[in-house]
Amino acid sequence: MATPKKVETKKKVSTKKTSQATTARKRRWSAYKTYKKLDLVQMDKELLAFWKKNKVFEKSVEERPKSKSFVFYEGPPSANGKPGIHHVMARTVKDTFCRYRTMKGMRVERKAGWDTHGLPIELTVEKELGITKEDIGKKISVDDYNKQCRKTVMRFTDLWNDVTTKMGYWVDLKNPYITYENNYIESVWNILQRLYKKGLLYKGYTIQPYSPAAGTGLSSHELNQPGCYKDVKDTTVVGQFKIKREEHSEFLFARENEDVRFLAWTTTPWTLPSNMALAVGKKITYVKVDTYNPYTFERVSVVLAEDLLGKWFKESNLDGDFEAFETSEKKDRSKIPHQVVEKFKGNLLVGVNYEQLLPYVKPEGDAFRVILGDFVTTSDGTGIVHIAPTFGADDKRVGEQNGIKGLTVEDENGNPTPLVDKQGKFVKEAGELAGKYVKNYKDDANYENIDVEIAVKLKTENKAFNVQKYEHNYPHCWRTDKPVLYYPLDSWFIKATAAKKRMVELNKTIQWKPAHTGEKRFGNWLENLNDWNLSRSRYWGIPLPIWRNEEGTKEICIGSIEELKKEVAFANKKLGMKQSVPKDLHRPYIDDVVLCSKDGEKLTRELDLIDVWFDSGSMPYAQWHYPFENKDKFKRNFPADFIAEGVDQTRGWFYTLHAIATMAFDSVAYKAVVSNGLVLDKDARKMSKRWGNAADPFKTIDKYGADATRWYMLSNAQPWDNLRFNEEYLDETRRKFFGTLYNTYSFFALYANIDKFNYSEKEVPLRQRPEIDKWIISLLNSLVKEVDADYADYEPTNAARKIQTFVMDNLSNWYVRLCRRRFWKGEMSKDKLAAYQTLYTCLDTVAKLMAPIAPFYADRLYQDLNKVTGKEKHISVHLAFIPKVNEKVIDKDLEQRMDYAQRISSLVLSLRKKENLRVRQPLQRVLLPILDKSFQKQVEAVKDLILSEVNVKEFEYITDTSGVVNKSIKPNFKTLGRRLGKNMKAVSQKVAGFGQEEITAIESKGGYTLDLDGEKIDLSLEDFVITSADIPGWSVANDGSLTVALDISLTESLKAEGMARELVNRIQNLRKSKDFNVTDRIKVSIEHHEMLEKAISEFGDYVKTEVLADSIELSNSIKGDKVDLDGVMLTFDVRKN
RNA sequence: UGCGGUGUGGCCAAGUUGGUUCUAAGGCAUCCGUCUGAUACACGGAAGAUCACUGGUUCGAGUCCAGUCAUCGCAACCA
Repeated sequence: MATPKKVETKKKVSTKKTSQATTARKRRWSAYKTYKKLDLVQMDKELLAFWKKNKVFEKSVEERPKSKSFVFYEGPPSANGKPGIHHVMARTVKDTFCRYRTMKGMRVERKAGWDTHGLPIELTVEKELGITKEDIGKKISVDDYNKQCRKTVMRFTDLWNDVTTKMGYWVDLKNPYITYENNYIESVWNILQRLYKKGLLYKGYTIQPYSPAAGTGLSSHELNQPGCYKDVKDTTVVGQFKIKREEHSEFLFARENEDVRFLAWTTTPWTLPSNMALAVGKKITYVKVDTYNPYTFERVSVVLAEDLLGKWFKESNLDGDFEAFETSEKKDRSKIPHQVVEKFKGNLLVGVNYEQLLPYVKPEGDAFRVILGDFVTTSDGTGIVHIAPTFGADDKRVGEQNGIKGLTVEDENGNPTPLVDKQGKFVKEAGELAGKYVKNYKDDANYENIDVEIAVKLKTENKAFNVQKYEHNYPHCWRTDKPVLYYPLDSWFIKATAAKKRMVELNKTIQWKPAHTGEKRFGNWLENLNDWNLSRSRYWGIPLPIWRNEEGTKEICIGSIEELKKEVAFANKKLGMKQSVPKDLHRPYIDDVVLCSKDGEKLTRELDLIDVWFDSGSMPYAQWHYPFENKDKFKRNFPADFIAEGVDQTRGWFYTLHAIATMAFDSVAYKAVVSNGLVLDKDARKMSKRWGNAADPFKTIDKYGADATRWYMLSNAQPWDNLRFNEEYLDETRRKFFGTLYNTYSFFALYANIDKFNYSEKEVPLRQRPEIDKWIISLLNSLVKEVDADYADYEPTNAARKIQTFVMDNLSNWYVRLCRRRFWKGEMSKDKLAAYQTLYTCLDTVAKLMAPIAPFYADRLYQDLNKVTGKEKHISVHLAFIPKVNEKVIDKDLEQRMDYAQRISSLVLSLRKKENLRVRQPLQRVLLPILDKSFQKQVEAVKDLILSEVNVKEFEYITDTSGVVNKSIKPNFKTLGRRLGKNMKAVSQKVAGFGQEEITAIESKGGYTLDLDGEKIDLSLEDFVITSADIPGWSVANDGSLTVALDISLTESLKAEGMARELVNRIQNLRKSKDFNVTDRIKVSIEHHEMLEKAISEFGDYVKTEVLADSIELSNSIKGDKVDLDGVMLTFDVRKN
């Protein structure tokens, strides 16, 4: 395609041959590479090979000075899963800015990384081995289990490396950091020790999500796996808690033997045996209601929040007939009367004691009284909350504040344990409930719902006021799909709350893209920080480097292998052992290491592992094995200038990086962060394997090429907006942007090859180049300036769109189109040289500007250009530099007048269209009303361009517009608005009423004094906006302030010329269809028709020149091709002469 | 439920500090044409939007404020 068809057909002189012939003469000339078609996929392959062979990536780092580093951190993906299209998105963002900085002369060292620990890997292994958590250490040794994990986790690394390479993401894959390696672990230990030394580590007993089915605690991250929160229907119970009649509670009793009870609602009846207290709200109003229990029909007075009365009692039964109900034989549950007898604030209830609801186990210490809870609301339940400190975080906290412990029994080892054990079943002390599971954890077909059982029991014992099914959202274990329990577990915490203030401060110095993610989402998260639960009771992860004695009174936190060695030696000496530091720091080996306190007490390792998020948050240090190695490198590379990941990392990696850096180094970990949005399918649904709508990154890249994929992703939506991924647009990107750019290059290459242009000539000074060259160079420099700024500000979308507009609209569709003739006509001249140099500069610059986003095609383009000219020594665009803007050549006036030219042309073409006058038909003149001098000057400079573009003979400016042009006037709101304020409306109405005379008067006087209800207002010419709206009797078009009229009258001569052009067109078509060579001379005979006579007589020579005809004649007897000319079929005889 | 984002023609989307030059860019798709020595994945034109809704501030609101709705994401022990 790049070479004309004729050139490719045999037997004919081809430009290729010509160029080869010349090559022989000019030895150093080599042709610009031309292509049959644009094949981005093929280009990908070639460039990948080229980059690899020439170590371009390595050079792009090493060629930049160490002193100018731009630091980027790669968030480690887990190689346990396959890469998806959203990874391509995230990595495009990362790659773009790294490449950009490289091209700004900076050294961007970027180490790949792998996140290798964590639950997903363990679960994959368990699934594949067909084992459960409980089997570890029994059916399979921890050692073998971990070996399996290590093997499993890197299984998709090939796929990841492949996608990384194919999409053109440059990152050092050869030396990645891997979180399971000893060096990495050692660094993590070191960081942890720093925190330990600052007193930021503590062990605490807290309520955590726990999966009995999986036998393990769950992190909040795990709880937030998609689909974990499910709507479930649970049996809920409103319990009746019998109040003890005491001095303190006397106010609640009126009658003798009155049965007064608290009502408290729960969705987890199985926690009722563990009830220890009831919580009320301080300011909530409670009422005592006299009524009957709906199950036992016993008379009872119940206490609940006033606001929730309507939820549990029928309005119609208020103050119903107690006596009638009492005496009726058949008690109708729906007719139970009730009466509000007492009203009081919650704080009055505090301290009231009640009887234990389900007395299986007697508690130690204080219990069964009313306390205050700040979390109590009246949006649900009864306004009184059942408190079971062993099974709720709030419960535990509020219990502790009031000196009420959780209900526990001693297990076989004498340790306190809740009434439900870690398998999720009731302990033996729980009476008839003993041994029963609280949920169906074992998939037992005969499982009986324990909640129902409890509810039934309570009903019969007059302890339930209401039992019903209730649908609510409850978390489930993502692995086992079973409901989670909130369960007390021993854990190590990082006191993140202590560093909260500093974290907030430091966060304010970070440049977030978009800003709201940092200010709001991340900011709010920091404001509501909790301590960081570090503990994971698992096997495959970094072991907690803390050794303790049994009582927990003595402990050592290890910060290096060296230190561990010393401690081991010390312990060996003290305890007479022969231990050594294991080669692998993972469990189980490390568990065997026993250390020793100074006074000779045995210390064993805390069995927990460290949360994997701590692993990844430590990567700035651990990736370099800091502080044990690479101290300089670390210094150069901390903190990061830039990181980027998906928004989902806000509370993940973005947080852990920030938290660790703040606490350990009192520094930010990154100065700028781009959080990109989700990649959705074209219907805005989340991509997931389940829907089958997930785009395969490999297929996408293989089909459209990496550049089109990357360009589409960044140009279509800003990275932080969700992207609706739609293949159609990918194809459009390829066709429109890359296709146009490719065509532009092909055009250049075609003629440059013919003319042997290799930029060896001296640069034609810009002032000697024609207007249009100055214009495109001006635009080009404006583009450089803006795109550079956009990249620097992490605004890739703006950059891409600007480049795209430049290439498609300005370079291809205007510059090249208008300049075509300059390239093909005649021998090399200064003008032609200027055209080549200008176009070359544009292409070369575009290649550099687009290189960060579209690294493949940009490099192809750059290389194809530079190989011939040798203008730059770099072998790849990625070793080159973003061009410096030349402010001097930016000419906004020029840009404006070309804009006029484009718009005026467009208006004329639109008029032609309206009047049905094809462009081939020349017209005499265009009328242009001139409203100010500078406008005329501007237009005059581009007059010829417009005329040739729209095929019109002359311009006529209407300067004295009075009487010719109908003008319209309106006030200039911008200048007047502030001045006139409220009067604006009245003025605007007056101005709207102005006729042509007034407008003319204003123009000639240069102002106007307006009378507004007696108030004189002086207005200058600037206070009006005058436009020419219409020219009576002419065909007129408007575009903003531009008005153009077209003289559509056709003289005979114009018609004839139009016909001549039609003839040229038809004859050229025939030449083409007959496969004549461009240089063949021809002779033409045309069937006689009177409409041709004048065309031939007046413009015959023109036609002959255009079509290379030696003769052209009209004749009546012609055999040849039938051709349609203005609706008449005529015979043409065109033959070689 | 709370927090945050988004809501502009069939689709993708521009739209700074409010200004009748936003009488709302551009692209895709649609329709109608055109050029043709870049033979095209080209060019031109047309049609298509009460800027989610309601109210407010203002002389003036796509733009600012409040509320509502829709949608997406995040968070959550909610009893």
